[in-house]
Amino acid sequence: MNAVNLKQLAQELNLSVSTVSRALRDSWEISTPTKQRVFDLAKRMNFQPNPYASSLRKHRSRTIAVVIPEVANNFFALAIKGIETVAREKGYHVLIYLTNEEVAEEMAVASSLQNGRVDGVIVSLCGSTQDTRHLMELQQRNIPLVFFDRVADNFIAPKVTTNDCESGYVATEHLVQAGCRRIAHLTISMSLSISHRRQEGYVNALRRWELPEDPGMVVHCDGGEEETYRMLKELFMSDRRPDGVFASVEKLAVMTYHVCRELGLRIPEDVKVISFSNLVTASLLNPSLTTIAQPAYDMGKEAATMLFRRLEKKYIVLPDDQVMLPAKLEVRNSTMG
Amino acid sequence: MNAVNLKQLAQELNLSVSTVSRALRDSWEISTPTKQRVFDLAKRMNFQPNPYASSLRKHRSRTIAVVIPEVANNFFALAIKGIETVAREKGYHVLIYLTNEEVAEEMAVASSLQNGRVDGVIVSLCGSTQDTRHLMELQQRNIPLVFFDRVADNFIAPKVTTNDCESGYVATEHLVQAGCRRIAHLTISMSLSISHRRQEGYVNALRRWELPEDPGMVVHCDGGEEETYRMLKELFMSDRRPDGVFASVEKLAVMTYHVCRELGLRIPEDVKVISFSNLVTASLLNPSLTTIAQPAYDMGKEAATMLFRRLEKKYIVLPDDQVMLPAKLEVRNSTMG
DNA sequence: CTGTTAGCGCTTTCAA
DNA sequence: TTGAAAGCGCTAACAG
Repeated sequence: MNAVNLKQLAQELNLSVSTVSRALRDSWEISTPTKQRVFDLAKRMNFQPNPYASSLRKHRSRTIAVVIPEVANNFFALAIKGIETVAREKGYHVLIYLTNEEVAEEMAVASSLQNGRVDGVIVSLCGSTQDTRHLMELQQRNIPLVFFDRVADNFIAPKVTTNDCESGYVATEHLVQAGCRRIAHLTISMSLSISHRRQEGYVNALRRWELPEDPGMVVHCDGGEEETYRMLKELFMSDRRPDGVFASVEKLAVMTYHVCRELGLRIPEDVKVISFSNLVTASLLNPSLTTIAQPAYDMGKEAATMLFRRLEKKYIVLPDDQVMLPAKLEVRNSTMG
Repeated sequence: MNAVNLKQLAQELNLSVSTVSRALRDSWEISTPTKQRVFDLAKRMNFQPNPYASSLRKHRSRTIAVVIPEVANNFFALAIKGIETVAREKGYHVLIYLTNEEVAEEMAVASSLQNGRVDGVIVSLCGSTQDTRHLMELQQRNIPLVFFDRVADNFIAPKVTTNDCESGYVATEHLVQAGCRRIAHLTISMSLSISHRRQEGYVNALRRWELPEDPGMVVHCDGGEEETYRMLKELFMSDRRPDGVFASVEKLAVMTYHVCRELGLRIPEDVKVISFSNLVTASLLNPSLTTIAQPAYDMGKEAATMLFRRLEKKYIVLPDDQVMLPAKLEVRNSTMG
């Protein structure tokens, strides 16, 4: 019913509160028999220390925050799973905040975390974030920050990313080798560094294969859904219709499918599509979708591990410690390979 | 840098701590000019009250826990989104715990929540949970519980579900009307009430359409992946191969695809598949997958709303308050309809 | 309207 | 090896 506390245990055992406290933390200053008595009673009474009292006293909450743009997206969902796994191992709790791709919400969250509610934060920026002062303030309050995937370039903090540029190259080259000559690149917000790097890879591949770089083939889909839809339709109805599409994120691949179907274009016969994605199901269900799978789960684990290293100060970590985990090309359709 | 606290504000303003505290909570006992002075300084010094001090004092954390089997699953991801949305509106924080479908982890989580870390809990059981004593203990400690989707039948608590039985009926009937005569039903753990209800709907439909009820056509896929795979393969290689499959969860639909492809069976020509699912992408990418879409986001919102009602005691809610939100049949392939 | 005071439950000096 | 006491930062009686 009502929670048991140290005082009750102490009274029951004719000990002082401090002794009980120390015994429970297995302090060397307490005799073995006393410890045993305390352990036993604590277990019997199902004692659970009040985390808030402890946090208040120790200025440490054993809680971290994960701030991501969305969760109904396999990449972030898997990342959370990785983070949660590591956190549980380390005895930490995980607060989750969704920014819904809105800078305003990202700022509100950051501001609400300035008061010591969490010991550290793992962030993936929302597409529209330009200014990261709200996150810098967290660091200034001694709350370590770790970025993953959508990192802030000019921000000194540990970062976990995938080899976006290289993967963009591989993806594009894959389309080239499958016979595509007019390859479009669909990206999300260009304020994200990952978008730049993926596009860089795309351009590099075009150059390597001596294909023309048509600026009209790079579509920045940072507007709303309808806007994007409109742009894609326009692209596919133009006389320079692409025969290959490299989508920077899964949603854009799906929309491409939509548009193509509507226009009577067959995939992969008329248009080949490749996309960054973690939606295993999608590629299973439709063999024509080749994907660049990011190691989302491992990225989450890595981000959490880096954060906990800093929290537990076991190692001295350079402030700009960076980890890059490779994405994997997953070809499911032999006609493309 | 270092957090500002009430005391500092009070000193700066030549007021007592309690006055400042009251002013900040906009108490009617404080004069307007004083309030203004306090507000101004608080804003200027970027004061953020320490949540743990407040929680300790008020025995209220403005934090809830969400305990779910997994997150890399569109249903749960969307539900989280719904929960988080409502929580933010109400000024609550959301802790997330994944049980990975393991009762042991579910129990560990429940036990770790007994100490007042959270004001309430939203749960979806893991497949293997039979005994729910660990959750009852939470209730006994006055921590309100709300179930969603995978609810515990004989547990008095608010529950948010979909119309599983009806949807199971509709799904099966849909296959019948598409010409299927040997309809298999694939379920997950039969200790979940949703499984029972979906199966009930399936059976009802078979009876209504006077199709034989072959127990061999109901496959309980509660083992590991390989085991399930084996069972499905067996099912499709037998002489009574199904021409329709009603999968209780998406993963089983995906595995069916796998197996069929391996055996050279075409979908939907040889085997029609329908499944409970929230993976919009999947159905978009493959028009032959008809889905029963659960209103995951709304279920999350509803669960959170019910929880907050109880936390804020605005209404008197019956302890067994139940909400059922309808799932929607999403047909994407006209050849099936 | 404002101040004083007594805790919330725990950790941690400092003393014994 | 144990206990007494102070205090983390905030809230809420109770007094004025």
